Amino acid sequence: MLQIQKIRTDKDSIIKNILEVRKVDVSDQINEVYNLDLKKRDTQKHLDEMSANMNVLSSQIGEQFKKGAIEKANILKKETTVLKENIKKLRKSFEELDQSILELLYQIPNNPNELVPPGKSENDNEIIFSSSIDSLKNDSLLPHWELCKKYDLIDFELGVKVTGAGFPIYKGKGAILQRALIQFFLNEGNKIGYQELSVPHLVNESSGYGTGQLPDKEGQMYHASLDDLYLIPTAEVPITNIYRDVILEEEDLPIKHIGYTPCFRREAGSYGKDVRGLNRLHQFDKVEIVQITNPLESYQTLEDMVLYVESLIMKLDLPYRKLRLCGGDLGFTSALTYDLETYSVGQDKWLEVSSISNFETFQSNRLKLRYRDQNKSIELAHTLNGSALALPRIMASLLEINQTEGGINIPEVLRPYTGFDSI
RNA sequence: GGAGAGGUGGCAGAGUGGUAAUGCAACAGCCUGCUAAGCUGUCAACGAGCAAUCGUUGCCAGGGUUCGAAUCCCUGUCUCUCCGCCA
Repeated sequence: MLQIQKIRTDKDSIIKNILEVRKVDVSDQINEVYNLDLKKRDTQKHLDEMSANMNVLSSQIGEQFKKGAIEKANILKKETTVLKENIKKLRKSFEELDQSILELLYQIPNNPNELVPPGKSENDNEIIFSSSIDSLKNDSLLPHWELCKKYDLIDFELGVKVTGAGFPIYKGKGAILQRALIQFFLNEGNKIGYQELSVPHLVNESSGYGTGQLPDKEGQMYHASLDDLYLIPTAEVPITNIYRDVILEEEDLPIKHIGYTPCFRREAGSYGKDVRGLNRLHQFDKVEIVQITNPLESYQTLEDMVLYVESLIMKLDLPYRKLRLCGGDLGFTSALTYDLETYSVGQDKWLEVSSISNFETFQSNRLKLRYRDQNKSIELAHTLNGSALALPRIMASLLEINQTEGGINIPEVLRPYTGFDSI
């Protein structure tokens, strides 16, 4: 959620930037917020004055009662009745204004960073780097779902029986390879100072609001209605919400966490070849990295995080490309996002395996995640996160590119974790 | 699932109707041969002001009673203890 202070000072440039970059016109919402805010502050001024009066009267009444001057006290009491009524009314309209502003703010997306290329769709994303894939193309290579069947690594039909489409069952070496990847990703993160967390897979409603899944995207989350808990769509939700309503000390920053969790997504509206095999699942595993930083450092941190995730892909020896998302493809809460996509040789297709974003203060404003700087003043921190990495599509790319007549070779770095060299 | 107790500042902890004691910790300033001690101050949100500062709100949340609520009433929620169940 955007900061109201910024809307007070820069509303026109925010409107202009969101329109140019995201191609979305938010002028109505922002102007309304601006006007409601003026009204709200005016209301508060009156309300405060009246309340101050009321406090004075109340304590006078108390004094009179103590003295035993009941007559005088009763006269004062009468004075309060009108005042009380007015305070009640004014408080109500103050709260209504406050609520309206909040609801509008929830609907306004983050203001994109200047690096974000303007654009409407994924076609406008900026390709920053791409491995050369021409020499890899080969029609005789199998897509991963056929490899999974051939070597009995992942059983999609069995998952349908037990749960439904999009809940595959990993078997034997398939399950071991998956576990090896998780272990590898966690260990690499630990090496460069990310503290590992093992977090709940269900979260409460407040956490859903904190990271922005609620109120808009509840359709994307599974909901355990009996206990009113949500299955997490990403580890970002429980990890970031640890810091909801927290004031950190500046020297605590940056905070770096890494966590593995399954992720649950309803993916309502997806269909066709996009959902074939491991391309899109309702439940999948992911290792997530999260950082909370000083605002001055967040963009350097974003670059570091992207480089780190790239290094993981390189260690696995997978062809990949790096994109800077354009305004139209940029997530609602993000100010700047890089996507990393590995190449699926069996499908001749790029698969998104990581999305790394700087949210600036958009999340922390909602979370009330702040820090005390050297002048003791309290400021919003910046939050960032990224996948490092999402498992199924990595698995898909990995199986496809390492297939040979005699089997599937396991990348060198994973062998200590799998205990076998090939499938 | 049943029964009971409870939720107050960074922590501990008092406060049953008159506007949040006290202790500990941390930080800042003062004092000071040194050290220790001592003294003073230090919460958050919002608003007004160039500023010093001032006002309002906040004792789990939401409602109610009252001139006035941490305190009384209602609803919700969370935690703890015992019992039951259980990896």
